[in-house]
Amino acid sequence: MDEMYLDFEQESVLEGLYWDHGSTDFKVQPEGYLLDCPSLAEQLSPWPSFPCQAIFPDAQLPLTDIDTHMLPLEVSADMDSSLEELLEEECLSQGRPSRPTSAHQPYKVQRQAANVRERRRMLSINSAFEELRGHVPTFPYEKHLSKIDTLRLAIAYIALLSDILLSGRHPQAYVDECTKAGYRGEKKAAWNTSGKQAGSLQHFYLSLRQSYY
DNA sequence: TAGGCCATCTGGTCCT
DNA sequence: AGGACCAGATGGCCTA
Repeated sequence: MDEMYLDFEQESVLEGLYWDHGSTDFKVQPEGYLLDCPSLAEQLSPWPSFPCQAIFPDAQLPLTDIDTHMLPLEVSADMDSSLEELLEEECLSQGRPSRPTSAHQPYKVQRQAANVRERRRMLSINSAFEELRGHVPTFPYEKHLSKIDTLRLAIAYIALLSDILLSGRHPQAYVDECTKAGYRGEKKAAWNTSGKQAGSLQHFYLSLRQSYY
């Protein structure tokens, strides 16, 4: 699953967006275009997703079809022009100053670049969550941990490990004893993971035990 | 069908 | 000035 991630550290992603000073059209090179394509986003995420409210709402292209679907870009550029006008009108009608722009970075371009950075940032957060999931013991049959469940379980796991260290006992013996007696840790960690899966303390301990065998 | 989860967009704020 | 970070809004997908 991890192999599906692309390297978003490459600056070329952002360089895909540029402003063509020779015309009034906003240009997007294929690399930049991909980032507004929901199909690519699905490939970046290991889990099923999600809408795309991006600049190209009609762009539902699989990765391999990009080269043969460049025409919609021109249409989208026209649509962006309308959007730009609407945004300006909105500012004027509400008595607000126009959205910030600079000579070389129109608002639209700035906004799209910021969206790309934000997506990249969220991808890095998600990859960190994936890494964290790999360190939290769960049963194989348990379904994919949500982000909140991952955090809660990680807190509980750390609390348990801390208790084991403080006990000075062999981890396996400590876990076995807790499994029999029921855990009464002092850390008051949040064991309940949305009350759905992986929330059972018993399961957690059994899971933990599995890691020792 | 309601609720949970998630990705994305967006504007504001802070930092470099 | 531009990027990072954050939180709110929105809409799609899935499940009970």
